Amino acid sequence: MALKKRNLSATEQILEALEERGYRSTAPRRTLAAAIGVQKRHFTAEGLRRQLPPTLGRATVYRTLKLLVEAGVLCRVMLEDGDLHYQLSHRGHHHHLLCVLCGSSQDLTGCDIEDLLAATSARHGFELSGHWLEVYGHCRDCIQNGRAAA
Amino acid sequence: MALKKRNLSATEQILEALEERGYRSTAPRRTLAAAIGVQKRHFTAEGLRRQLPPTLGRATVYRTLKLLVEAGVLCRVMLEDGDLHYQLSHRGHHHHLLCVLCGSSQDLTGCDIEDLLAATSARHGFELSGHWLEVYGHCRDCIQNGRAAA
DNA sequence: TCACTATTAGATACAAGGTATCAATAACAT
DNA sequence: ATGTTATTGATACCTTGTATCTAATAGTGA
Ligand SMILES: [Mn+2]
Ligand SMILES: [Mn+2]
Ligand SMILES: [Zn+2]
Ligand SMILES: [Zn+2]
Repeated sequence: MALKKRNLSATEQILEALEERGYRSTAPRRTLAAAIGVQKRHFTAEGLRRQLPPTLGRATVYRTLKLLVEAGVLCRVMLEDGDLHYQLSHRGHHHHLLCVLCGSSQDLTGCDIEDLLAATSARHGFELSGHWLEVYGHCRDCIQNGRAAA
Repeated sequence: MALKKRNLSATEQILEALEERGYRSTAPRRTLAAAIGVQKRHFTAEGLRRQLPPTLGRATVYRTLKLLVEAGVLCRVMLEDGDLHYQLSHRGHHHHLLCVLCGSSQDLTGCDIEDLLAATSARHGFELSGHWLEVYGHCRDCIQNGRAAA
């Protein structure tokens, strides 16, 4: 669903997602979409704000980020230190491999963790309704470049 | 490791864990240990503070909680709404099944998620160093008592 | 094109949750 | 008992938001 239309830029796709949901196209939202579309990795609300004209209200930044998460355009990424970041989401529900050395993230695929959790929960008499998972470590790049050396 | 000595009360075990690590035994810490030992479920820093004499400084509460997490006596529990709670930890690293209806939590056991994650990460060329997982749903009690009905 | 109305924006104040600083106090090893 | 060091609590401060409100504006349809 989100970001499926590969012929559109990230910025355009963000705006389209808002439009599809009946939100109005405003100058602040266009500015935000452009700023988000340009991010090369996950970012914080305040970090994003620093790249925006200071005339753009703080509340608007937070409001729009929440909107975009609800719309499935952005996903939240919890860093190991508790910092909440955002990044473009390509899928519905999924998880991340977060490199603690370079800060990169990749989506965790080919992992049937949902099934494992469902089965294990059931064994506890527990009916699963949701979960939260982040995985931290060293990415291939950092390992090869020796950044992971002790 | 933490809370293994079953002949001691939770409060005593908390104090002993601090002593073992070379921390001084102070009146504020004894008060805190007693208050924590009495908790029946996970609690927040501010919730705990409300049960404490107001003379006990706020900074002391946060400092001590951090200390106890580092000592492995407490574990952090992230609720679905982002609230950070604490609870006594009986094992090293483990995860929780959190009931979103009654707020109870049980430790997730019999789950080889660590292995699954390690294997999946490796397939991504990723060297796993840590992870964070919380599982939300309805507990057996709530299901049986019909609290889970739509 | 123009007005009408519900959304939206930005200012501002507020709040939760947590940390930095620091002088005063208390533990505890000797 | 004394001296050193860890610890405390007060205070100020910070980050990350949210509530509230008025002004502005997008989108609707006449
Ligand atoms: Mn992702
Ligand atoms: Mn636990
Ligand atoms: Zn890396
Ligand atoms: Zn329950």
